[in-house]
Amino acid sequence: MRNAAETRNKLLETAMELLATRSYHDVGVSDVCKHAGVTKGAFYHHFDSKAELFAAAARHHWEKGKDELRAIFSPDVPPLDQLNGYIELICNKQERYAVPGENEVCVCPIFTAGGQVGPEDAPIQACSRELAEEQIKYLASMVRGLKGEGMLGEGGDVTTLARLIFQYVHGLLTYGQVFNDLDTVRSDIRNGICRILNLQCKYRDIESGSAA
Amino acid sequence: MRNAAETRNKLLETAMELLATRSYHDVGVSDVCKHAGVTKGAFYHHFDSKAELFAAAARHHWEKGKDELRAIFSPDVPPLDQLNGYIELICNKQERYAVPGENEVCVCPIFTAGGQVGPEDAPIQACSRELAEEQIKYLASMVRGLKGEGMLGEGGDVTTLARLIFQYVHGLLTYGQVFNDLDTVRSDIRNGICRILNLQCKYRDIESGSAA
DNA sequence: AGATATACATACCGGTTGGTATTTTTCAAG
DNA sequence: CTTGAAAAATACCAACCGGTATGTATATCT
Repeated sequence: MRNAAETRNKLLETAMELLATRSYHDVGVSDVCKHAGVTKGAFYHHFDSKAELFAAAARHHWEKGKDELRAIFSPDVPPLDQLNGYIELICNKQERYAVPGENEVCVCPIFTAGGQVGPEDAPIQACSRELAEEQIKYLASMVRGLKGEGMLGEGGDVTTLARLIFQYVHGLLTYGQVFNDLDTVRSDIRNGICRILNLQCKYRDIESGSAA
Repeated sequence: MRNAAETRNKLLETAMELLATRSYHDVGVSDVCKHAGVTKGAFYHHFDSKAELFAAAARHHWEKGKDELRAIFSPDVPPLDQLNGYIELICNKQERYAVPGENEVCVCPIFTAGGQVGPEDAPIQACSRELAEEQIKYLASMVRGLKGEGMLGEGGDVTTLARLIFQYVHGLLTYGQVFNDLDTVRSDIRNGICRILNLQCKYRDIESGSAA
C-alpha cells in the first residue's frame, strides 16, 4: 500500500500535464494511468469519473499555483512589476509544459477544457468558469494598481479591463497552439495587454525592478 | 439518385453547424449523418474520412462567407464602417448558429477545431491556419485604412494589429462560450478591438453610415 | 433498351473508451 | 500473528465510433 495521497497526486498532475498539450477528449483515462504509472483499478479507486478527475486536477493545479500568483499580484509589488510578473508567468508555463518541437505552445488547460466539453460534463465547465473568474480577480487588482498610479489612459472599468486581458491571453495562446509558434506568442503578449490597458507608452518596456 | 451536389452540400453545412456549438471530437460522423438526413453509406461516398469532411466543410463555409467579407472590407467602404461591419458580422453569426437557451455563443468553428485536434488530424490544422491567415489579411486591410485616415494612435505594425484583433476575438468568443454569456460578448467586442487598435475615442461609438 | 457508372442504403467490423467486478497486496490496529 | 479495511492490480464489459463490405436504386450514355 504505497502512499495513497501520492498516487492521487500523481494522477492529478499527470492529468494536467497531458491536458496542457492535448484536448480533453484526446486524453483518455488509460493515457493518464499509463503516464502516471498507475492502473485503472487504482484510478477508479480515487476518482468516480473522468470528468471528476479533471475537475479535481484543475482545482489542484490552481491551488498549487496560487502562491505564485499571490506573490506576483501582492499589494507589495509595484503594479508594473505585477504586469511583468504575469507575462513572465505565462511564458514560464510554456517552458514547463510545452513539448519543444512537437507542441511549442500550451494553453491554459483549465479554461480550454471548458470550451471543449458539452453540458454533459457540467463539473468541468463549472470549474472552468470558477477558476477563470478567480484569475480575472487577480488581474483586476493589478489593473486597479496601474490605474491608481495613473499609468493607464482614460476610461475603462477595472473589472472589464481584467476580463478583456483574460480573453485576449486565452485567444493568444490558442493562436500560438494552432500555429505552433511560441515566438509570436512571446512577442505579442506584452503588446496586446498593454494596448488593451492603454498603458502609457513610457511604461510599456521592461524597465522597473524585475528582469526576464 | 437524389441530387448528389445537394447531399454533399447538406453534409458540409451540417458539419459546420454542429461544430459551431460542440467540439470536434463531440461531433461524430453519425451525428452529422443523422442531422443531415443522410446515411453513413452516402457520407463515405462523398468523403474519405471525418477529417476530410471537416476540412472541406471549413473551406466551403469560408468561401460561402467570402462575399460578405469582401463587401465589408471593400476599399469603397470607409474604414470605420468596415470595423462596424466586422463587429456586426460576428454578432450576426451568433444569432445564426447559436442555440438560444442552450448554447448562447458559438466560436469560429474553423479555428477552434484546429486547437482541438492533434498532429494526427493534420488536414484540419492546416486548414485552420490557412483560413486564419486569410482572415487576418482582411483585418489588416481594415487596419491599414484606419491608420491611413489617422484614426489610430501611434505605433503598431498593421499586420501585428490585425493578428492581435484576431487573437482577441477568438479569446472573447471562447470566453462567451464557456460562460454561455452572449451579452458580455456583445459589450466587450467593440471595447476590446478599439483598445487594441488604440482607436481614438471620438471614433469609438457608432456614428457613421451603417447602423445595427 | 441494355450497359454502366454514380448515388445511396444496410449491416457490420475492429478498435478504443469510460467504467466495473473481482482479486491481490499492503499496512496498521488489536 | 491475526485481522480488517484501504489501496492497487487484473481482467473484463458494454457502448461507441470511424470506417468498410456489400447490396440496391437511379441516372446517363450508347
